[in-house]
Amino acid sequence: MARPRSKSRGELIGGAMRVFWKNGFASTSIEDLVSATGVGRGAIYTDFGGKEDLYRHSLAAYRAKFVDPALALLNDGEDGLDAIRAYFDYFIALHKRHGMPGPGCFFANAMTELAPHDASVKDLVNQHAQDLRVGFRIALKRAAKAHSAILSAAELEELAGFLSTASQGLWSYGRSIDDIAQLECFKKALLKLLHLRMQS
Amino acid sequence: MARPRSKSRGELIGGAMRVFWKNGFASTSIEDLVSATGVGRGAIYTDFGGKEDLYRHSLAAYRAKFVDPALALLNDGEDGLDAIRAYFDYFIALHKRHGMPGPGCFFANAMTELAPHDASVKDLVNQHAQDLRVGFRIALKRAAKAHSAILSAAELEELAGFLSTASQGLWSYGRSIDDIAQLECFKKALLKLLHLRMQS
DNA sequence: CCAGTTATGGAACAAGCATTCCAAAAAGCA
DNA sequence: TGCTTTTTGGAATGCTTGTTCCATAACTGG
Repeated sequence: MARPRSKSRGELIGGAMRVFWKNGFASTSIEDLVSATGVGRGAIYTDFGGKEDLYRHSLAAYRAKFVDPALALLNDGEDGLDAIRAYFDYFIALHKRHGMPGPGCFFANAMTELAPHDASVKDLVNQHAQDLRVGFRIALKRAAKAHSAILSAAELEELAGFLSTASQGLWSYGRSIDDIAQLECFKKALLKLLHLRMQS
Repeated sequence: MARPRSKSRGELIGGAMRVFWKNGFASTSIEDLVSATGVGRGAIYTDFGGKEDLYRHSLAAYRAKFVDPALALLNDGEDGLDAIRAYFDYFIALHKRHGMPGPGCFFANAMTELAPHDASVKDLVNQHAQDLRVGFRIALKRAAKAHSAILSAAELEELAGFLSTASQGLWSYGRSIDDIAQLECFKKALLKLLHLRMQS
């Protein structure tokens, strides 16, 4: 053994993730990755299969670092509507920290840029969409219980899919607007509608 | 006068629009545009300022050809909820014709790819979002009247913004899924919620 | 302190890119 | 038919890209 890495594999992925997330795949050059991570050009090819492979690892890292905590919020607390509110607050806070226009959701970005042309990215993106759908379904179920509302399994699934898709639109939207209040407005409108559904 | 164009300026923009819409800006090369439109390499630089300028013209052409008819649907009919349903049916039919995964919405794609880095694209995208918001607001107002529901101006605006953002999520989603039924499912869930709001 | 091993990062490479240029072709006009 | 005007599309340009290579540097085990 000799010459340990100056930057660990995790640091490389983490740095790459931030650049890919913000700028997308095609607009990010190897040079951008090198200067953003401080890692050597060679490491991208000795540790990974190249640019595409690093991108896929970045998506996985994003899920672990940002999505999983958000999904955990959906499972927390007694009233599912509060959990859903917490989920949106989590990502809105992320955008507030970053400054607007924000980075959006890495998966939503991949959905528009790469999923139509890269099968493995498409699978990762659809897996994320399903994870989100499951999270919302569980939260909605708790919400129905807390508000004594009657929701069939089919209605639950339908509503969960709706929430998953609509929230992707919110994060896309966050990439082009300057005012974070519009994100809050979306959250408010959505929760009003859900509250109404739970009371009917 | 001599040598009329083999392809008109409109044909050039129309062909370019389809390629940019499907593949995005960075992944579309001049060669792709040339082979897709059948137009000469030079025409892109004599008739337009280059690739970026042609992209902006493509966005405008997309609005004229696909968005304006959809916005007209939002203004049509007595019950605004039917108009909103017609709007979604219009774009779902577009995806059905194209085959899944679909092309999504050109503006939604531009929102994630270019808006954060190109100010003029950002303006075009935000203008589109506002057009959509206005369209939904007008439809919602008619819906409230038809269902004798009471909605304040603020609530109307809030709901219109929500619809505009959520629908962008739907078209993004259309780029990564194989089953068109999920688009229908979203529409169904959304209209159920709106119907509920109009009855309260 | 030396030998062995492995990461390093600048140079090199071929391919692809957007853009420019221009000789030739094609059409209108007289 | 000839002259002018304008488009045309291939060649050329200079730059950037993703990827490979390798002499060097740096660390470890003995």
